[in-house]
Formats: sequence, C-alpha cells, structure tokens
Amino acid sequence: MGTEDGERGGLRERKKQETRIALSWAAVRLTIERGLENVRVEDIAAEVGVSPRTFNNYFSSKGEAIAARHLERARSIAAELRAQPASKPLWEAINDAALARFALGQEGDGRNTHDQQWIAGVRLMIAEPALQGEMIKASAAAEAEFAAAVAERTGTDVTSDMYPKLVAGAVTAAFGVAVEHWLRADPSVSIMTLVSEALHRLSAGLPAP
Amino acid sequence: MGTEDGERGGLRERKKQETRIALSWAAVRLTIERGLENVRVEDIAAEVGVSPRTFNNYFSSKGEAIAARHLERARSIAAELRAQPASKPLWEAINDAALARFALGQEGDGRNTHDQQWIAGVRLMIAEPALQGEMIKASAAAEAEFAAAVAERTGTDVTSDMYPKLVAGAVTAAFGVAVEHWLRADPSVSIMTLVSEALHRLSAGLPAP
DNA sequence: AGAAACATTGCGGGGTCCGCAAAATCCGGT
DNA sequence: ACCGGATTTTGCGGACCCCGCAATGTTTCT
Repeated sequence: MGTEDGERGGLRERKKQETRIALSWAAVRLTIERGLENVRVEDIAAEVGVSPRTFNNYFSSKGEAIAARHLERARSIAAELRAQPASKPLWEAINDAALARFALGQEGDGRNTHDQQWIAGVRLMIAEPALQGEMIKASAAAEAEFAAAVAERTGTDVTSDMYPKLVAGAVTAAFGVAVEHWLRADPSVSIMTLVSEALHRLSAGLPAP
Repeated sequence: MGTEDGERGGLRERKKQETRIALSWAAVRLTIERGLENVRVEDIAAEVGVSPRTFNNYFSSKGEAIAARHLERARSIAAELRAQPASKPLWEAINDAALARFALGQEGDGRNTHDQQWIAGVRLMIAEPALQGEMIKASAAAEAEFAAAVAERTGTDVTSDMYPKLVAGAVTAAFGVAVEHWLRADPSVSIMTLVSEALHRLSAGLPAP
C-alpha cells in the first residue's frame, strides 16, 4: 500500500519533533507546578515516557527545554515578518507581524489552554533567575532570524551593515519591555496595544516624553 | 599606629572585593588560554590562592565569574550617564557617556594590558556558546541600571512607564551590535565611531537606509 | 527482505554547586 | 592591648547534571 503520510520529511522526523515539543511542554508544566528546583530531568522524561538519557539528546539542559517554547514563539514572529507583503513599509510590516503573533487570549474566550500555559511559562522565566538567562538567550537566537528577515526586506547585508541587527535588537527589546509591562501591571491593557506603542516610539526615535 | 586605610567601608569589605575581582580575572585569563572546558573551578581558585569552595561563595558558576567583568563595564556606562550634566539633552548625554567608556586602547599606546584582556574576554564570550547566555544576562542586569538612570534624567517612572526601559533596551542592543561588528570586521574603524553611528540611527528612528 | 541509517537506552564518570558545621580571621569596645 | 562576637574561609558530603560510549531497538532505502 502507498505510504500515505502526506507530511514532509518522513514519519521519523515527525515523531522527533513531537517528542521534542512534548518534553518542552512537560518541563514547563512541571516547573510551573513545583518550581524549578523540585523538578528533575528524570521527572520530565517520565512524563513523556522516554529515558532520562534521551531528554539530554534533545536538550542540553532543563532550562533550554523550557526556553524552547519561547524560542519557537519568537521565531514565528520573524517568519510572520517574512510573510508580510514586500510592498509594505518596514515598520508597518514589523508592527503587523507582531500584532498577528501577539494575539493571545483574544480568540475564542479564554478556553485556549496553551496560551494560558505559555503566559504562565513566561512569568516563570521572568521570575526564576536561573531561567532568565535561558529566555534571553532564546530571544537572542530569534533576534538573528529577525535580523535576516529585515536584511532581506531592506536589501541590506547582515554581515557588513549594522542596520538589520540594530533593528532586530531594538525590536526585540521593545517586545520584551512590552511583555514585561503587560505581565506586571494591569492586564486590562491588551498586549497588542503595548507592543504597538513600543514599536511606534522606537520608529519615532524614542524622543523624551 | 593609626589605621591608614583611607578607604571606605573597612578593610574587610575591601579585601572581599579584591578577591572577587581577582577570581574573575583569573577565570577570564585561564579560559582565554585553555578554553572553557579545560578550566576547572579548582584551577581558578588555586590561581588566586583560595579554596574551591570559596570560589562558589563569590560566584555561583564559572560563567558568572567571567561575565562579572563585562557586568562591571556595562554598569559603569550607566554611572557615566548619571554623571553627565542634567542640562544635556538625553541622546547627547547617552552618546557622550558611551564614548567616555568605550575609549579602549586609545590612551597610552597599547601598553594597557587590562583592556587587551578584556577585549579577548569579550571575544571569548561571543564565541563560546556556554558564555553567551552569561554575557547577555549581565547585559540585562546593567540594562536595569541604565533604565533607572534614564528615568531619573527624564523624570519618568521605571515601573509605570515603558519609556526608560525602552531606551535602555534599545541602547543596550545598539552597544551589542556595535561591539560585535567591531570585533568581527576591520578593527580599523574605531569602536567609538560605530557606537556613535548606532546611537545616531536609533535616535533617528531607524529609517531604512 | 536485508542492509544501512538513525534513535533510544543504560552505564559510568567527571564536574558543578550547595548546605552544613568547624576553623580561621577580622572588628570594635574597654 | 586584648577579648568576644561577627564574618569568612574551608573541608566534607551529597545530589544532580550532562556527556561519551557502546549496545539495542526501530525506521528507511533499495
């Protein structure tokens, strides 16, 4: 019978990704429940049904497993930027890409468990010092992709010109600030509003208010 | 005989700081020589003449010890910003503060061993993946101080207004990009030129070139 | 089906980091 | 100048993490 996988790359690759994501989510979930210090690699592996040794084949540390969720989210923003029509002005495209990806808890009516989990996860990464580094590192990784997208869009060169990385760095910082404020202060203001405001100020040259 | 310390806080505190700095430099030096994987905590402690256990009283990891140099440098920029006259416009003050602190290898004539060591240290932190996180984390820590300085100067509030953190984040990113380009590409261009250019672009709203 | 490629697992070791309690050192008052 | 409390340093022991290696499955290709 014909192989009816219908998916790219073969079944093997697919399963790997599933395991990877499952491990990552398990790490987040357990850490939210018990705190980072009370979660051993053994527990995470058990939750997914693999050996502890296998966990370390996927992630080189507990922290990396947790930050992997964040990394993927951040990456998707770069992808979204690439998906924006080339005719759009850069800052407008950035804004639209961000808004598309920061649409959280908007759809449906709060029944979106994964978003909830993710928000709790971000809170965690901000709170636990041991995770802050990992989250920042993940942001930096995504920043590189974002810079590449900006370079492509503006016809500049990532290696010879500072411009793309400058934009990527500033935008990443803006996202971070917006998210942090959103989590800390009143949740009444939507994250999207804050992100838009931050980006707008950036593109205006951050004049003193 | 009279205690002729002439320094603040007592002799004890002083010695602690010295040990701390000595450990940090030793960590940098050894890692440059042998690579991170070939340096154990034991070696660093031995170099300074303390027990391995003591090392961990000062730093909670090897990486932190190395990044401590970077952290101190970054902090000094925030301090420099505070030292700028309040009458100066914000962006001018930021630029001047940065230039004052990025004056490297300029003075004297290359006889400045500590600057050389530091440059090599930064190269290291950029190259070794295990150290990237630490360096970024240190940058983030300094960023908070920078934000406080900006808040003070602009009369904004760090907790309620995004502005100070936005500026701090963007500026930190700009420093990072400038340093990275300086290290990677031709060392002919001075770091100060690159920093100024990056800041100027930022304050102009990062228009596509 | 058979072989090659790849993933998972167990084992073992080097190393890090921390808590704890004893020894060494410093500081301030008399 | 000395003593008592406070602080630091140190050694020890333990829990855990992370990786290399080699054996053992499992998928993919021909």
